[in-house]
Amino acid sequence: MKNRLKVLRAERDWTQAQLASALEVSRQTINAIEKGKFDPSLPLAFKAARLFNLTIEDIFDDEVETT
Amino acid sequence: MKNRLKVLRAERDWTQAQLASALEVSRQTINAIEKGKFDPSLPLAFKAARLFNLTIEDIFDDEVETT
DNA sequence: CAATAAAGTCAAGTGAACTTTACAAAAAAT
DNA sequence: ATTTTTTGTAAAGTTCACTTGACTTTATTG
Repeated sequence: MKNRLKVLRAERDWTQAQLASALEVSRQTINAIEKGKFDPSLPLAFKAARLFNLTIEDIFDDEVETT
Repeated sequence: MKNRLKVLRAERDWTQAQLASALEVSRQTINAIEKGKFDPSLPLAFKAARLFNLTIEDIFDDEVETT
């Protein structure tokens, strides 16, 4: 699943560690999500949406790649 | 996490089994989510939103209960 | 260049999302 | 009232979200 976390972080000049702290998860979790290694849980997606004042759909993109 | 699945099902006169089939999960998964036993994964939440033509936020409610 | 901070990654562990199988309880239909 | 459908629930197993700890690689900065 694609996501805009890296851009949203950059806009605020936040490190992965700072975002992790704001979302109360580990830095490795943020890194893994940004790198697409796994999807966040729904509660974590909600928490990120609240943090950035956006909808989940604004941040995460579930669409399937067209070949 | 609260959700409107039961109502959305009722509006369409669908059984849990029918919704499960549409979302490609087991009937027990739908039952457990409706009963609040666990939260859906983010991909499943997206799939439900697409199915009902709603946003994730329209269907699922992450807000904390005020005591 | 050297030092430090940030990002990337790996391994091992825990817990939760989801499965199948199975059965009981409740609701609907005949 | 009996049958059939739907819902609820439980146990056991698999996979994945997430953790901690440790280490390497890439940026940043003095």
